[in-house]
Amino acid sequence: MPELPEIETIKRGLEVNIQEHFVESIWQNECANFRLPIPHNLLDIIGKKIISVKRRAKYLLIDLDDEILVFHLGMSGKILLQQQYQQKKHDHLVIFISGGYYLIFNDPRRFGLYILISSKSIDNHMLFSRLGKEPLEQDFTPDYLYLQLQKRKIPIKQAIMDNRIVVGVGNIYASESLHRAKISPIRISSNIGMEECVILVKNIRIILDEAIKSGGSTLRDYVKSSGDKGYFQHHFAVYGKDGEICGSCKNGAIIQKITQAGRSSYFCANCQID
DNA sequence: AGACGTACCTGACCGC
DNA sequence: TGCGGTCAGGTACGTC
Repeated sequence: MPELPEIETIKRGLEVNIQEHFVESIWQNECANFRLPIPHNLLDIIGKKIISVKRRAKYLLIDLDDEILVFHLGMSGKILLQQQYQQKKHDHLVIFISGGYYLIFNDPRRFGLYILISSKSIDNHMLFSRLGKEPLEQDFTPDYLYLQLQKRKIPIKQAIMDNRIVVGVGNIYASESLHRAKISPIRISSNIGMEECVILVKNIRIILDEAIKSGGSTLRDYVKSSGDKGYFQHHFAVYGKDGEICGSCKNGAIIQKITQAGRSSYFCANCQID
């Protein structure tokens, strides 16, 4: 489920509802193994105030002043905010928050994680220290992207999904951005020109912004809708549309599906030039 | 150092 | 209805 736009939507939904509220109690499934071990000192945050809710890459950060509760949703994770609670399969963590909210972390495949780290050490933490630029920040520039691409001989699709270069561009939005930029996913990174970097940076931003706006339309109902609407309703131009006619082409070219680095890529060989 | 393959897991879906 | 096979939006690590 979760690419950057969905994490951003969850972040905004939580911000509106639980910022300035207090952690009242916690239930934790002790048995589950995640990418990283679950924190065993989590009860320490009971009584603490939620200062703010942030996002870095696809990580959701709940700032408790001296400590930060970090979530990653992997492939199948969900964060729900509800006003009543009934246990569901694969619920791993439930935090009861003042004002009558239940913050629920549910992840069937357990590719995600949640950890507690000290605010001071977050930038040096293994999860964060090597992350590249935020795609929606000003310092994700064409110059920066060009410099990074020059160093690599991997296909451009893999490059924009590499979180050491730019974070938050997952499999869906990699295909969508390249289609919008009219660049073939199989192009070798070091062959991408500066002008194409200008177009690509612009289109990555546009695609992510649009997706956030579409997620944002359900934001008002975040508590009720559990945050999982609005995202898959989003209209994609190529993702999952192999065999269909490309909407950008004038000559009825067909969208193709190929595999790159074990992941599906969707593109139009007519308007995305090799 | 860089590129590639693989591992981690469950659930949904398809064809038989 | 059930079974086996395949695929899924992420990330890190081992190996060459």
